[in-house]
Amino acid sequence: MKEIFARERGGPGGTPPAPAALAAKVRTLAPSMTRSMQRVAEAVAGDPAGCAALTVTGLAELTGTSEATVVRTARLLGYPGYRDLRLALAGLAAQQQSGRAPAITTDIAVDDPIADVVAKLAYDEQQTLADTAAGLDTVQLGAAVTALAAARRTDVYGVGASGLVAQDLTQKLLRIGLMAHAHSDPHLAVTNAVQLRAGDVAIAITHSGSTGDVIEPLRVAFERGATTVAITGRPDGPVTQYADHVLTTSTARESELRPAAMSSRTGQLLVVDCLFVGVAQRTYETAAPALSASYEALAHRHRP
Amino acid sequence: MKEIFARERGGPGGTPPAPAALAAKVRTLAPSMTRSMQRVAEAVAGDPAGCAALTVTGLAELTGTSEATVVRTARLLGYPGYRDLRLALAGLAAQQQSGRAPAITTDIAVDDPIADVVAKLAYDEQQTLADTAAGLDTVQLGAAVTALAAARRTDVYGVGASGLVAQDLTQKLLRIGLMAHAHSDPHLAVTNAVQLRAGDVAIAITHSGSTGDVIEPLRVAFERGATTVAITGRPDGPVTQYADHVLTTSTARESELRPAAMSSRTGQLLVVDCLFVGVAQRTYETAAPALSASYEALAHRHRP
DNA sequence: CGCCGAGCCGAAAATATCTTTCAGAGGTGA
DNA sequence: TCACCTCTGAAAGATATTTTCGGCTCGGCG
Repeated sequence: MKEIFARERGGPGGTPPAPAALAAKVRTLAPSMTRSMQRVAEAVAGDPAGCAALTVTGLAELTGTSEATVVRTARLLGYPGYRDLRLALAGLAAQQQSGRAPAITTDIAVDDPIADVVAKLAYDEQQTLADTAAGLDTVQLGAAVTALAAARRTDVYGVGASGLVAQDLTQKLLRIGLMAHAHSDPHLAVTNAVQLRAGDVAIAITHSGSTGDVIEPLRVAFERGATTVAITGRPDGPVTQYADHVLTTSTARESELRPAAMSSRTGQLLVVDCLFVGVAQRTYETAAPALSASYEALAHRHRP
Repeated sequence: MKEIFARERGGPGGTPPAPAALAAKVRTLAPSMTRSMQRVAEAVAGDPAGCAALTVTGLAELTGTSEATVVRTARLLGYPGYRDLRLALAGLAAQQQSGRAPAITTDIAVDDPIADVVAKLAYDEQQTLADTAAGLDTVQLGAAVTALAAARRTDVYGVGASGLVAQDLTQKLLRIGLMAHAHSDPHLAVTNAVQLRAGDVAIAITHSGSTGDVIEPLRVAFERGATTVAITGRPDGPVTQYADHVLTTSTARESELRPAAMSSRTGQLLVVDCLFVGVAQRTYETAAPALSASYEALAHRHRP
């Protein structure tokens, strides 16, 4: 009966539902709509996200029409029923949402809402990761890994924020059975560096590349014949004088509310992870059991 | 009931539905799901578009479960019911459709060349950042920032890899003039927690959400009336019982060569950075001079 | 001016879909 | 082995969507 009417009006030749071209479709079909249907279509095109949250009854009330009219409108727009129109609406809303750039390219301001802070920080750290990965010299990295895997002993130097990265690397290396120590006390670092000899590895971590407290022990290790590695954001800095292998981290732009330590840490950690995985690959026979053993050992420390 | 102790649950229930953070949410909550719910979650995460086209009954049949289970899963993921999950699914599908590649990487293998290791690690950490940012509850975050900015004293608990994150947070807070301490010794942590009182803040960092050594001091702080915060990958874990505010980090999939500690750290650090910047914003008058002062103080430690 | 038909509209019934309840299955620890 | 506890799905119950149906308006025509 009337379904014939509905179906043949359903767009040119039984068109499948439209994803993003909904607003256009509304305009195209508006002339062939009745007054109340136009009200519904207008509401839908004007606020997809809002309408997606409404039930048939809700949308009918909002537009001052009835459920039947809403369903008829959905049909006219090419959907089997309101349910499907609603899904399309949700998709459209999501697209619009993600489409507009939340201005994450600017610096963090004092009055930024907390959500923007999250977005900007996440974006910047992602950027740092991408840049660091792109700029990392895999030859140098491979050489460092080889040295580490064969080392009798490994010392890692870092102070401040880099000190935590040094500890992170040390924790990981210890977990796969390597002899590693982190030093954030410059004096102890130097006195320990004296013990190093050929075949040992010394790693200095400094973003600025010019942290004396870290350079000094690396120099000592270098002179003692140990293999030396520098993880730094400044490959032209003083630290590289005494480094057999230089691993460069990306320097993200910094600002008042985002100190250099914050972004440099992200890149350093990526490098450290790469070193760890690389070594774990080379020493897989011993590393794999060691890893699972350390996992088991911790199990009982977790509550049910 | 253990709810007696919990002032407010930050876990599944208070959180509003997430549009793009769905895949992350599935990973985060998967461990706390029952077998059949995992099947549903898997189907949903694997083919959002396909599932969005299905009714409750359809999805139940597809996954070989019942309608009740599907609804339960939707609830666990943070939606009021299946209807809303379906809408979110449609949105996600639309985003994927218009947006970028589905982004599936393989695990790191023992024989991967070093360049692949770098690329995969960088990609995974980027993913973790994006997921964590998308899944972070800004309301909880804002509340935590407010508490921190006004705190008389702040204690941070973390052991293992999380201990380094705790230290990172502490370093930052100290730098803008807040009284913050990191504790990785469980005994000292508890004895210090006893000192806390209303207006103080205690933060527990644990990926598993069930690290007794960290939960214990948080419980003490909670009972002493301090404002408690949990940074965890398991919002359903025991630690959240004693947390006024729960900040969830995303859980990337782990593998033999990529222990959970590695990816969790990335998300935790992002949360910590957000806390820091948030507090720095609130206390800008004092934070800004403090930051530049600490910068100046370090200058002479850098070689020319 | 009043009647008539055509199409529009919404109330309410009919149907589909989603949600809740409840009791059995399956596993777990004592 | 038994009690207990959780998970699970079938079916009842509640909502939402679709269809039906009759009233309504509006314009044309006698």
